[in-house]
Amino acid sequence: MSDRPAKKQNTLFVGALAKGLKLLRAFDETHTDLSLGDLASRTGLDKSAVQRLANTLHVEGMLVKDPATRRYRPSHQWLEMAYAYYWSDPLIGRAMPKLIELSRDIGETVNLAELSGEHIIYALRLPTQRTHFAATIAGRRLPALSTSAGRAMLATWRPEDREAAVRDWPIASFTPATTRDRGTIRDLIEDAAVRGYAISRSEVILNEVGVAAPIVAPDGRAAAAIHVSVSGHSYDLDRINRDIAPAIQDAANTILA
Amino acid sequence: MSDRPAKKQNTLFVGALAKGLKLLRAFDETHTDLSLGDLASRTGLDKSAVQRLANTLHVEGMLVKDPATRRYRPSHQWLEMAYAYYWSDPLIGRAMPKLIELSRDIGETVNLAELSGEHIIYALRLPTQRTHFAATIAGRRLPALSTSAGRAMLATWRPEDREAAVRDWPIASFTPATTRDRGTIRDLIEDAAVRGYAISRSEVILNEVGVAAPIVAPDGRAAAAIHVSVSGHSYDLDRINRDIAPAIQDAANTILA
DNA sequence: GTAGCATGTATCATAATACGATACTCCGCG
DNA sequence: CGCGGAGTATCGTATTATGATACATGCTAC
Repeated sequence: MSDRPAKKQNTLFVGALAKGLKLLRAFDETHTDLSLGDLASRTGLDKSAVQRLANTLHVEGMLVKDPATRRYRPSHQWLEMAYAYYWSDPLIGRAMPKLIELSRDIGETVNLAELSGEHIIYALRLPTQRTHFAATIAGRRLPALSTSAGRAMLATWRPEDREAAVRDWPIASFTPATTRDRGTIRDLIEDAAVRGYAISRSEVILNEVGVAAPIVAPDGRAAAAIHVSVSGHSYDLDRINRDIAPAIQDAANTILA
Repeated sequence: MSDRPAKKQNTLFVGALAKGLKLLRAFDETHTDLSLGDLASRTGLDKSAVQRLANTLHVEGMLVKDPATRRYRPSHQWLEMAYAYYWSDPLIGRAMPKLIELSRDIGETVNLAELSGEHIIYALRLPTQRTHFAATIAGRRLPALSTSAGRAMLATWRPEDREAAVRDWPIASFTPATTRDRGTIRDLIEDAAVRGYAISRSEVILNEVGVAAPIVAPDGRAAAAIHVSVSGHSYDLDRINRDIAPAIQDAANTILA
């Protein structure tokens, strides 16, 4: 080390663990089995560090290594982590029976969405035959502003908090029809504040309509929502307002009651 | 260090990462929010190591820390890990439409179980209103020998491999009715080999009947199964054999076809 | 009301670890 | 057949993670 004073160590931070977690985050919906080289380029870590970290994750059962191709994949422990999450989140136990009931009543895809920073994450998903694969599995994370569930939650926030979110939070484009204008998003959230539920069209999947009602906490603010996805071919606005939205709101309103 | 030769370092193993993973595994269905002391006692690690590791997991977003109680809980990243797992496992995408169809056809709880070492893990679960909470969420792991899904898979193995599993693998007791005799388990697996599906009664939940059909790989050996759970009050053996088992087998047989 | 204990936080000297560099092996492709 | 890429293995050493320990806070028991 040069005679320049050494950078002070952060003794509460374990760098090797953080690097290991970075390796885990290299896996996602489009990176499903990765070589050491893939991991090195996706994490920016040195290849011998990646070798050590990947080997350790493998030995600890977190990654599976294909002996023929030497590529790594997530192991079943990743599912066990979701299992532990489900037990740790009180909302899950409360919401599950209501989602199941709603799914049976309306016969459409029903999800529990939770706020996760500036995104929403689908914690529970009850799919139907119509459901696109990506929309059947739990754990998907999407920008809150770009989803009906996120907008339904924000609709319950104080106007200044809502405004800050509309101004600052990320938006994303999934289809040519995805709303990109923050003014339009603001209007949709205001509309949801009036109606008590949010409606989105073709935001994430073309011709899919999302309807979401907030699960309002005792403080008046929602950090979760029930979201239902229907086909725009089968439902016009009248039908949604009449047949779908009331059922979602009833279900959402009973969860924390 | 004493003058005794130092133990040779395993330079391919990162101890700090392994310790961090050990902290993650401290969370399960009965340990849902943990203090530093809880983590120390559950992992056997020194309290200052636990402090550093927990802080790092928190900073990296893997754990949420309640500011009032200072206790830690799993974060949404745990759900994202399941999401990444689902994309990485080709069976999930193939099985999901079949499970949804089967769930609609028979109106009962339908699951995809996969072999995980000497256990099975429920990768996908499509619950109904009747389903006990623990049976609605993915990621639960159970001894293979103690479940109909595990027995259905083993039934497709070569006799000597099957015999070794019956002899050596763990069994567990969940209800007073849980089968504890390995001879009986062997007979049930043989029966499944003949029928093409396995039936279990009250193994994990009293009066719940499990029916499972193996998803047989091209090599003739199954590492996954479709499992359906029905009430023993509503289904006797005749009804299961007639109405339930054929539908499960048909679904299982089309997944890898 | 006070003392003691448990829990959490913060710090530090140092031993051990994790690091990057590098060499070697193997395999596939031109 | 040679070269390059990917993976594996090794090593000297700088950096990190360690356990010990001190301190703060809050709660409980006497």
